[in-house]
Amino acid sequence: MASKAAVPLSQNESPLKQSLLNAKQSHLLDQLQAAGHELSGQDLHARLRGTPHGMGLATVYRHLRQLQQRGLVRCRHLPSGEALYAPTERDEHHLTCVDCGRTLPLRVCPMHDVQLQPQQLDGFQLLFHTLEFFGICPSCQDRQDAP
Amino acid sequence: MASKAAVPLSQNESPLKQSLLNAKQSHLLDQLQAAGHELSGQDLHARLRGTPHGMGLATVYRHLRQLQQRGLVRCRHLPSGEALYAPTERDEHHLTCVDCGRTLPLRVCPMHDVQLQPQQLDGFQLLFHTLEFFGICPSCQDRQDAP
DNA sequence: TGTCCAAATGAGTATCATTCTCAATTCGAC
DNA sequence: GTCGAATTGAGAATGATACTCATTTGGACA
Repeated sequence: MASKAAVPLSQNESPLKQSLLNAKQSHLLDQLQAAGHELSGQDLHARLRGTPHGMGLATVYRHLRQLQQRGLVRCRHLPSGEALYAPTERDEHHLTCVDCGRTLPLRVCPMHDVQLQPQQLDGFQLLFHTLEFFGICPSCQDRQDAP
Repeated sequence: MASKAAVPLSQNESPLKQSLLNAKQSHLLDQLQAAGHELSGQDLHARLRGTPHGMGLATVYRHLRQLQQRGLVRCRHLPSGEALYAPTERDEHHLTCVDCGRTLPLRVCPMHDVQLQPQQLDGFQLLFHTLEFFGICPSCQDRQDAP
C-alpha cells in the first residue's frame, strides 16, 4: 500500500499525500493545518462535532495514528500526558516549562539541516522527528527564588 | 531552594546534584544510572519493591517529577503513552517505529553541538532536551509491502 | 437496481499510567 | 520530649486512549 520511497525530513510530500488519504483523514489534516497550532485528539473531536465532518472519538484516534504512520502528522506529549498533533510539514518545535507546563513555540528548528547517517538508521524509513526543550520559565524561576 | 545557575546542555552537574537530593531521590537516580537504559515509573517501583529502598508508587512519580524539574532526569513518551525516564547526563536519543513501536538507541546526539540562541529562550532556564526520530522499521516495511 | 462481502464506523466499555486525597508517619528544631 | 511541618503511601479518582462488536457504508458484480 505505502510507497517505499524515502521521505526526507521537512520535505513537501503533498502529491503522495492526497492519493493515500480517505475523506476523514483529509478532514483531520485540514483541521490541523487550519488551526495553526497543535491540537489534541479531544480537540479535533470537539471541533468537528456538529459539522458535516463530525466523527466518533475512536475514529479520530484511529486516523491520527494512521496519519502518523504515513509521516503526515507528528505528535508530542505534554507533561500532563495529553498528546498534541501537528502536520509534519510544519517544522515547529517547543520549549516547555517543567514546572508550570507553559509551552513556547520555537521559530526555527535547530535540527533543520542536520542529517542522520545511514548507518544510524539501521534500515528504518525516516518519517519525522520531534525535538523538545525543557526548562524553567521566568515566572517559575521567580516563584522558586521567593517562596 | 534551587540554585539559579544556568545548567548547560550535556554537562556534569554532579556536585550540585548531591546537595539537592534527599535519600529517595538519590535511590531513584541510582537505579536509572545503574539500569543503563530507560525505565518507566512502574519499572522503578517494581525494582525497588522488596529492597530497603522500596517506596510507594505515588512517591516514585512525585520524585521523578522533581528530578525532572531539577534537570537531572529526562523523560520521553512511547506511542503507548508510557513515560520512560533516563538521567539527562546520558545524552542518548531514539529512533522509534510508528508501526510496531520498536525503539532503537542512537549512539550520538545530533543536537550535541547545537546551541539555542538566547532570544529563542525568552528567559527560560534550559534544563535538557528530548529528540526523537520516528520512522518505519525494516520488518514493518516488509509487512506493508507484502500483506 | 439488488445482492454480496469487506472495510469503516462509533457508542459504549475497558485499560492503565499517572495524579490526587488524606490520614498516618517521620523529621528537625528547640 | 514536644510541636509543627514535611513526607509518605494505600487506595480511589482521573482521563486519555484503545478495544469490542453490532451496525452501516460502499464498491463490485450480476
